[in-house]
Amino acid sequence: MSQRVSAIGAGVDVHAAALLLLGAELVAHGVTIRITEVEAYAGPLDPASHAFRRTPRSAIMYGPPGRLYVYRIHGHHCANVVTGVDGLASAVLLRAGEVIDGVSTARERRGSGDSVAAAAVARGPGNLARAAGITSADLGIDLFHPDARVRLQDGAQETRPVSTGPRVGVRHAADHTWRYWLTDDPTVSAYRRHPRAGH
DNA sequence: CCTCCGATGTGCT
DNA sequence: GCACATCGGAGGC
Repeated sequence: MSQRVSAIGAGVDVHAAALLLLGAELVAHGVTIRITEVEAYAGPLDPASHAFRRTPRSAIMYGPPGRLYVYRIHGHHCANVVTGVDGLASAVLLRAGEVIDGVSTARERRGSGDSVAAAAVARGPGNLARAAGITSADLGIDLFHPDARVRLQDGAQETRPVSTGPRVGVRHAADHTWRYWLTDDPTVSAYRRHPRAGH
């Protein structure tokens, strides 16, 4: 009996939300992606979170759960789901997924003449957002509204176990094992430690 | 495995 | 102004 991903909208804990998102489906701009890898960012308690401090950019994470937080880094977009209850900032980064519908559209978005492997079309947060056509124009969308341009829905029953490990590329709190993925899924991205992370 | 670097928005000084 | 970032691709060892 798996719980439904829409429980995130009721304000569940960020780690519970991360687990609910594994196997769920992101429907965006003509593409459907089954989520296989995520990371939890625990807001003011988490030095790696953009919401560690409240700024104009991070303000959306202090609002109600179920909204889409999009940020840009190094020229790439990354998509996050705001979690927790209103006022307690946290979010889950969508790191990788399997494109299960709109594959040709997703592939075209990866660039002209690109011949990436099927499993790599939405591998990595920048690539996932790009395959899904998600940009800053989608910031703040209610992902559980049935008519939203970008939305989340339940996927097929998942039986594989979940693996955990440290988050990719974070300088702070680099040893928190707050990355979650479907064990052995071929779409999951490789681990990279931040070059200036502690140790 | 590793290191470099393009690219550009954000937040701090 | 400026350092740095929830990245990704390329290239060296």
